[in-house]
Amino acid sequence: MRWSKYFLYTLKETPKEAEIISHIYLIRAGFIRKLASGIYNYMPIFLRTLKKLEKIIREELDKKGAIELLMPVVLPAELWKESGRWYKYGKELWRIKDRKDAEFALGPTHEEIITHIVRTEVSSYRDLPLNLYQIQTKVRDEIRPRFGLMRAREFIMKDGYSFHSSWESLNETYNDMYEAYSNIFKRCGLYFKVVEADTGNIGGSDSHEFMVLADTGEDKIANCKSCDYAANVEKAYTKFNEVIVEDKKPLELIETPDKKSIDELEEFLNLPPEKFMKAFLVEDEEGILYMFLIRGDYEINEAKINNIIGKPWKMATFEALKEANIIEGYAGPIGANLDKVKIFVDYSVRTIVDGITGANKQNYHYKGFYWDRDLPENIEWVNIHVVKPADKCPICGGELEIIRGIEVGHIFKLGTKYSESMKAYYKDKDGKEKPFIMGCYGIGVTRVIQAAIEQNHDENGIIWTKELAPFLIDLILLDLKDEETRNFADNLYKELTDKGFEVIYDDRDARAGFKFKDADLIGFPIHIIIGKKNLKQGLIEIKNRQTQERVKVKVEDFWKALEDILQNIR
RNA sequence: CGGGGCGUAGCUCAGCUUGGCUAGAGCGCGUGCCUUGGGAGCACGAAGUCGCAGGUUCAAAUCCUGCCGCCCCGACCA
Repeated sequence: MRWSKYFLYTLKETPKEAEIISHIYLIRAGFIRKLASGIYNYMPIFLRTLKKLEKIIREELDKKGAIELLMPVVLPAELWKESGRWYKYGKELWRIKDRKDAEFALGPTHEEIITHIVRTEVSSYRDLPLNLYQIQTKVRDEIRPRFGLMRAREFIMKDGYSFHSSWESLNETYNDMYEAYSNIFKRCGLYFKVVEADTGNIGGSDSHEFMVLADTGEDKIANCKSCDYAANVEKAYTKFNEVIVEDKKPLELIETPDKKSIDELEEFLNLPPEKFMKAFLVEDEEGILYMFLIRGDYEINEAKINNIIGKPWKMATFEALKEANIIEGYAGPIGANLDKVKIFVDYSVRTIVDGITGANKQNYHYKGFYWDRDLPENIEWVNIHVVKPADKCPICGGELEIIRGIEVGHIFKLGTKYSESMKAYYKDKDGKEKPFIMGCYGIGVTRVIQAAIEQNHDENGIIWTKELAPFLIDLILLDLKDEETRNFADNLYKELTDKGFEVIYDDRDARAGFKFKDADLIGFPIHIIIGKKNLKQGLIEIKNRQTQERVKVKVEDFWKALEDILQNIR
């Protein structure tokens, strides 16, 4: 491709819409242009990289026997009502109406559609397992689009779904996908980590996320410094060694006038937060009241609260608390009307001895709280804390650290959640109708591209790997008015292209520095520089963008030198 | 949706506090000269409903009201 005839415009200045480096470079290097909040034009050079990534994805999935298809973006509401997600998905589901006022959604994900397809086509266990996928534009009316392609309202996703007649079969495919995803991200030159994940509103049991490690990542990961354990903080928990003492002090009512928060109490009683048990009170849409108890120094993990309650909830109302005999600011399990509130206790509470908790009496707390003596009978132990740095790993007891990551892939074992709600059955060997056991697998395709930039760049621009680079080689012609030099470069361009190299030929009428800056900014892996001065001495210059090394080679040694560099770049 | 900020040429921004002259600069774009190995220089030129609507005023980019759009921080997710 001759640059002078191509559609590619770079920017010298940083556009103000961009904050993080990968977003800035995507815009400056001419890959994307914003059309509306979270909605982008993919420019020609972006499309090249996108197609390369899609090729990698297809190759790795095809190896595992997955089959590609393509579903619509405009989806009838009917199917979403069947699964119940029409009501549960919330405002992210972009709803539209047609001219007859019939309801549709723009597809944010396609569990319902694929389930519908498979239930109408497949009726025997003999056709299972099945692993179907598509690479397609997804639409989600995100609360807050952010960071360019990182969280866009329209983006490209690879979504795959598998159907099985047994959990063993699902596990096999799940592991296949785990492997395929690992291979894909490796080929993209990404440094990533696979972490245990919460399943969110997709639902299901097991789930892993593929996280590209980056400080600008939106996700927090609890990572064990000693073993392989790594989990999204939404899912992560730490292990507490329970403490039981024989010599217990009596439970004692103490006056704590106007001291409601843990901070105030800490100061007032001069005790560390670990001595307190705090209560978090919510009620669900049916008005059922829940009390969550946790040690004073821990935060409550709302994702886990969602999982426990399983339906929408809000902070408890004054009326509900009153009915359960709970006093706001002085709340605790002791003295509450246990018929009116469900109590869940975090394992961190098992470390509290001689602790402080609310007395359900205005201006009073209890002192001398011991979990094994003072908690009511019918409580449930749960992990609802947000892990902190230096907490213990639940597997090996080593130290946890909190790191940041960009979620580029997510795999789930769905089980029968969709097949049951949508009556998707097959006939098993025994002649009985059974719901399909399902898995689902996603890759944020456009997000992967930005994550690759976030992880591979320097102060001059992007550093692409061979596999994702929009062009492998930037052939830079200087002195284009010198006929001899220009002819040489023209011929070299033809030769390189004939040999199958992807080359952009910078034949623009611009100064050297200008072209070098563009080459670095866009980040083509190899720059071949043809200039009059060097050529007169029979020399060609080759620059490796990844190492920043430049070499001058004799014209006759050129192909060998190019080969060497190709061997040595990622 | 809550909190913070922004909206003036294709891009980055100044001007607004304290209303008043023909609305400016740099980059980019066009023409010419000059230059030619790290985003050169000079000259000339084109390019603006000052986000939109209303109001106050002799007079509004500037003050007031409403709306729209965009970015950042929180809850959702590939």
